Amino acid sequence: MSAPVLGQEFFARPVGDVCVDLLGCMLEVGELAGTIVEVERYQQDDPASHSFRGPTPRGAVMFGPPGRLYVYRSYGVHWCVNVVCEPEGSGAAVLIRALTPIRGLDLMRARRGGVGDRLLCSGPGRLCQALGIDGSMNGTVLGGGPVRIVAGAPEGPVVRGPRIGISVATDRPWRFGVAGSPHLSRPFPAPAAA
DNA sequence: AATATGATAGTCT
DNA sequence: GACTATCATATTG
Repeated sequence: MSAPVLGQEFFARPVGDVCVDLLGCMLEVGELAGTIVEVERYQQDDPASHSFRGPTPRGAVMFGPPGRLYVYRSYGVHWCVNVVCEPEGSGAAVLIRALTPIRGLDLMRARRGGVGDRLLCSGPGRLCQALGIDGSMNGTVLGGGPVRIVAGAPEGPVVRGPRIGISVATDRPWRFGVAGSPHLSRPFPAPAAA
């Protein structure tokens, strides 16, 4: 039995639900694939979100139909990929921050310049380079072509922590990951002692 | 290992 | 004109 390819109804739910459910799912781009082990959630009333100021030309895709990719350039150098969530008109998305490489390791290594396997997809910019995601994929519909997400379950407990690389709303612990994965972009804070 | 800093270009004030 | 939802490299301990 093959796991289902996630469709629009999966992503049309609240971003807080979607982001957790995406952990353990497999992102496929053509012959390449990896399991999602780290995400962050962004929504319209979040000062750190590109949708905070309304549908600007860059972030307009976030307000469109769910189940599409939102790809943007970060620090002028890297690409980062999000999955648009919630019904059309709501500016919410989940940033995919790290993957466990599953298929196409050779091509990923070639694109990443021969770094160690642990660094192939352990970061938003890194995984985009490994999978060949760039600005031309902005707005791509998931499931209707070579880019899809297949349902799955995380291999370990889900942990959460503060988001990375932002300067506002740092008190919202909206980074989620699979505990113990060697492919996280950064380790998560240890669980608070009782 | 941990920390600091430069690269590099699109987008917003 | 300033700022980034980052990464790689260089330095130090």
